Amino acid sequence: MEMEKLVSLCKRRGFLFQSSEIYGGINGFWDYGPLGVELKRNIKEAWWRDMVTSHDELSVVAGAPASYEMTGLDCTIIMHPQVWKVSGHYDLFSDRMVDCRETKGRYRYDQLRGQWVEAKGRRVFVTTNAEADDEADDLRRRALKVFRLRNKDADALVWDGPIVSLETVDDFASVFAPQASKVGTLTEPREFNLMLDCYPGPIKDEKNRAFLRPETAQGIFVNFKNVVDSTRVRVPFGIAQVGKSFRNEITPRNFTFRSREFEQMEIEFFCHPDTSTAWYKFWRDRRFRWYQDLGLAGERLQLRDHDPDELSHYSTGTADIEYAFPFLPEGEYGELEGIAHRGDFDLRSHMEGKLNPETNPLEVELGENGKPKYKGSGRDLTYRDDLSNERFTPHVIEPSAGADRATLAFLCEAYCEDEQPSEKGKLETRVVMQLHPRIAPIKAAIFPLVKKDGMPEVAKDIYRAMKKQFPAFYDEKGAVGRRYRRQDEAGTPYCITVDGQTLTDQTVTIRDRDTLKQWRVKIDDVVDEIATRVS
RNA sequence: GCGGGUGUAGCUCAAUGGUAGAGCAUCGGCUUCCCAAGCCGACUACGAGGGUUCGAUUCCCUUCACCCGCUCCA
Repeated sequence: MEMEKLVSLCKRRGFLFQSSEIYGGINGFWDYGPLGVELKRNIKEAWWRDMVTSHDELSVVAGAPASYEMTGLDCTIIMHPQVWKVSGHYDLFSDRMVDCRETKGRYRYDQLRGQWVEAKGRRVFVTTNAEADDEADDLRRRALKVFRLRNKDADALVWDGPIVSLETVDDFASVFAPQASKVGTLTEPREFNLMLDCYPGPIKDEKNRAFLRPETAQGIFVNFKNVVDSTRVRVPFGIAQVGKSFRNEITPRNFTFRSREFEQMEIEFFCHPDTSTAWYKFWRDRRFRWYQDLGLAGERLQLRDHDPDELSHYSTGTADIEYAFPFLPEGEYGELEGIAHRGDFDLRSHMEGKLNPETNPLEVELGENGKPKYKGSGRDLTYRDDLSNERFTPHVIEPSAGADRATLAFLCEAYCEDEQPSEKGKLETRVVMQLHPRIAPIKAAIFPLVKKDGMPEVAKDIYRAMKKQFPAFYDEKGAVGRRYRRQDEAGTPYCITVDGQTLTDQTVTIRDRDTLKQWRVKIDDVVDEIATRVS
């Protein structure tokens, strides 16, 4: 399936529009049209219902280590700026970058390393992006190259000082960039603000600087104590939240896949450290199955466990649920959801101050004055088990899903072209969105076969009855074949048609979107029949 | 952010330094008893800003957006 066809259909039928389109659009922002908003709402509601409201906390769910509770939360997009300093987003999201004018390479200013070297009366800062154990060798090779020296003349190189970060260098004209052929090709460092900032309050002042959240998760952590104190929930339990998040993606691209404003569906699941690995596995498998159950059943969906060396030491597992989007190269997958075992990193950070993820055991990252670089809340976020009297900091399993990415994956999966005979028996291409009935924007369409003989009146009565229970669509215009095809593109799973026979025996036909098969049911039963099939 | 490409009707595309066309879709009418049918009619476009020119959708500059490659992707 070519992506262009889906993009075109999304616009034509009202699933997705470019934001601010009449003004030329704005990069990284997308709007959901009349069909799209229903689709996305259905996905979010299915998630909320399946994960939260219909969860049975009295029983042990299949595959779960124990029974557990689920609850929800809806917190603000703008929070205290300290939240993001402690969470690590502030540091991670305000990288400074340098670009190489020659090789077009881009490097993290703090991560590019090098060493001063002098030869032939010139002093150059030679850089490398080689792995740590290869660093010294690469620097030597690069130094020989920049001074046009042979291997045997390596003694002519006079190294000055240790290998240090590019951050220590002021004189960019003397920097020899990786893979470059000459000196001085790097730009001055530029700041990349990966969090969108804002200035709440009437005066735009640095004191008032705050951020639009880059994830919903932190709102759950900072409310952990409130939820425990107000709801009588007991560990293990999960807090779910759906909401908008914002990231200044450097390259928004691939339709809605990488947007700057997007919606997340996140759960933070709190459990005892001893059981966290079992809970991690439960959530990983449960979330994977959720996508399968809603129609991403094929090989384009995969569950990928991160390699142990990809993991932070405090995490015992992270898995991505990925989909082979058609805009990606063959064999590549895009992330729909990440399920991460986060240990006690987040709750402890919000108590003690930002932890340094590189330390083992985890320690608070200190600033130059020996105090925490970013101070925590100082609040006690530990949990006391009423029954065992044990006090501990819960470990966290985080299933974090992208609502827009899920929506896009369901759209991609649903797009289908087949061949169906026309009125004259000739095969014609049909475009059909084979959305799972549960997420389809319109559940059923109702047509009078022709606009006369009292058929519209009967059809309208059925339409009114249906619309009280689920989204339905009435259409009496033009040829019935055309009306069917329109609903196929909208992904409507069922069409109900009132015909001549209806007027004599009170039955109507139901037409199945995917098979085109039709069968007759009594008018009195048709609403229940559809309701059963779409829930 | 860099390099390349593309912006014309709701969609897919055409033509042109001087009145911008088509197919499909949409709307109205007639016809029509099951899969985009037929006939008649209607609506709708040169991404934005500036320049050159008597005149610019066309040439030039800038900008915005989209696509491809690089980069980035906590």
